[in-house]
Parts: sequence; structure tokens; C-alpha cells
Amino acid sequence: MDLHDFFDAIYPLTSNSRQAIERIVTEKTYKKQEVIQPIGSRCKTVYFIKNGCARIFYFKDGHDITEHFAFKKDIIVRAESLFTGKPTSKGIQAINDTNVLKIDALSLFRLYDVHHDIERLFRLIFEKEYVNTVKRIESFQFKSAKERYLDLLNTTEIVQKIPLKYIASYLGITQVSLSRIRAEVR
Amino acid sequence: MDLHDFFDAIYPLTSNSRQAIERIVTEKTYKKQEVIQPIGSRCKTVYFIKNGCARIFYFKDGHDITEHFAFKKDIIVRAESLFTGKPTSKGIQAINDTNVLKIDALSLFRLYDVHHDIERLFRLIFEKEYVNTVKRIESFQFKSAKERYLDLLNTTEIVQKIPLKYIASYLGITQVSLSRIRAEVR
DNA sequence: CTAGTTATTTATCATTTGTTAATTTTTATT
DNA sequence: AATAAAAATTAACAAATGATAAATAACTAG
Repeated sequence: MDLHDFFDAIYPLTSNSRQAIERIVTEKTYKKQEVIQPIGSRCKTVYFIKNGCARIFYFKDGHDITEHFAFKKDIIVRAESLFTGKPTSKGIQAINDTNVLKIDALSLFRLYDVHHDIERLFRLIFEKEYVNTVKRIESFQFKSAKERYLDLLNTTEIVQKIPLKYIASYLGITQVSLSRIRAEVR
Repeated sequence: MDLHDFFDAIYPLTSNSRQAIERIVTEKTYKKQEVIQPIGSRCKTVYFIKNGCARIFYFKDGHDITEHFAFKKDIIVRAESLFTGKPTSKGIQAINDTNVLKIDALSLFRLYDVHHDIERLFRLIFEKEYVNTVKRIESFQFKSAKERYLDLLNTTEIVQKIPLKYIASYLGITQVSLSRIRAEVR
């Protein structure tokens, strides 16, 4: 299970804690386009992507908007629900065929009480996610759509694997506008 | 010290842990406009605002951009530095006369090892901040500047206390554009 | 209170992005 | 390979926002 490689790179667990985690992890495969967690639900699972990719999405004025992408070896959660217990208007969907490890959130939170190192590990994991989110805000403040697109080209594998329509809304622009930007860049 | 009221509302500490925290807290007052942490520095302090308000800011193409506001009873940190140890191109500035409690970050992180409840408390505090940040991204994706401004009017005290030029960049628009929006709304 | 500074508004014009619709390209299915 | 369906591009025009400059209003220091 390469989940533990991921963990080890952040904060290695005792073998006791590893075993405790393994007992609450299950594996699952989703087909391309399949909804992993539906809009309106509560986030009760932390997903680790073994293979494939997924997105967090929601609808605004009838438009499908992608808020976040996750790839191989990424964690994906709907933070605004996981950390508040409230339902969220966002869902998670597999973009391509995707193989995930599911960590049950309630069980995980219970492990926090017993295994200090597990709480620490996940604190560090989500601090990283937090930092990524802060950087994303920067990209929206006073960067043009073109700059945001070029940043994306440089820093991620997104553009290779993901339909443009998802990328456009992720950048906060329409599909047509992204097409125009791509034409300029070429 | 109303820091503990803030803590208690999130996760009450043992009296032992409270005392440990108090030993690493100091109080300080900043004058209006005074820089609390300069651009380019590392974030080594967690600030709790007892009174007044502050902002996180940076420069982009010579423009002063406000990324974040914090008010009475808010925590303020430069997450991308605090959680990575790297310097950041952002600074913190008092907007009005501001009274803060400073928690030394290194000392705090050391307390995490000994006081499980302190680590938990700050995990929960920063999870909340993370959720706020996620919500802010939402506001940038496919909300018009006018919508973002109206949201701000409804949900915060920002507009009462803060110069428009700061609010404009916070919304991701120019001062002139914000003025125009305000004229429409009236 | 006054002069000087800073913040805000207004106006004009340029640029970017949105909207709609038609066209081409790509992908999926048989 | 042929067809249908979905995705991406292009074009034309509309709306939102940026940039610059000038005018007004609010604030600050003496």
C-alpha cells in the first residue's frame, strides 16, 4: 500500500499506528465520470488517490464548476464539510478511471485520541492543503486568466489529462475564453 | 486574557496547558499603518488580535494587494510560511491602532510534543482558517466583482473600518472599479 | 482652522472576458 | 470504418473591468 510511502514522506507512524490506520482503510475503483461523493452530502471520507484523477465540483447558475483537481498520490476531501460536519453543495467525481483508498473520517478522528502521531500526521497533511489553497487565492487576485493558465501549464500535469471545460472553470473563466487564450499562446 | 475565551470556544485546555501557553505569549501594540511583520520575512509568530485590525499584503507589479483581513478575536498568520518554514513575499500590517497577543511559533510547536491538547486546539484553529480560505476561492470563481462586494457587505465588519483601497484589492479589482460598483449599488 | 496630503469618485477610452451561435475536431459506440 | 455524440474552436457583439486623468471629498498635522 503506497499510502504509507505518502505518510512516511510527511510524518512516519509507529507500526502500531500504521496497523490502526490499515483497519479503517478500504480500496475502491471508480469509472471515468463516476460520482465519488454526491453534491449535498457530508464529507465522511478522506480519499487517497492511488491512480487516476478526480475533481471537486459544484453548480453555480446552472454551470458546472471545478473547484479542485487531485491526482495520483494526492489526498482529496471537501474541507468545508469534513471540518465542520455540515453538508456541502460540492461533490467529488472521478475524471478518468480512478483507484482510491478510502479512510473513514469518523474512525480516523477517533484514532486521533489514542494515537498522537496519527493526529500529527493528518495535521501536517491538511496544513499542506491549506497552504495550497492560500496560493490558489493569490492566483485569482490580480492575475489575468492568461497568467493563471500559463502558471497551470508550468506547474502541473493538469493540462495533459483533463478536459478543457474542467480547466476553464477551475481558472474562473469560460471554455470559450480559455480556447481564445490557448490560441494566443500558440 | 481573552485568548482563553477564544480557545475555550474551540477546544478547552487543561490548566497545565493553559499555563504552558501563557509562558510563550507576549502582548504588543502597533500604531495605525505600522508593519507587524515585514515582506520577505519568515512567519515565526501566531498573532491573536485583542483589538483593532490588520491585513496580510504583498506587492504585485508595484500594486499593494491585500490578501486577508483580520479583526478582533481573529488569529492571523502567514500560512505559506508558518507551515513550510520558508520566507514569504507577504507582510502583515496594522490597519488601525492594534493590540495583539504574540505566540511564538517555535515554542508553540515544541509544546505540541508535550501537550496533546494544545496540538489539537491549534489543529482545529487552523482547520477553521483552511475552511475560510476554501470559501474565499469560491467567491473568486464565477462571482462578479459586484457579487463579491455585496457578499462582503453582508458578512463582515470590513466595510465599516477599512479604507476602500484595501477592500478593492482584497476583492481582486481596482479602486476605481470598486467605486463604480458602489455607485451602482447606491 | 487652514494647508497640504490622501482617499474617493467620476469620466473617457482600451482591454479583457462573457454570451451566443455556428463550425470543426475529437472521442465513443456500433 | 461509419455514425453519432461530445468537446473545442472561431466569430461577432455585449458587458465588465482596467488605466489614466481630473475633480471632489475626507483626513491630518501644524
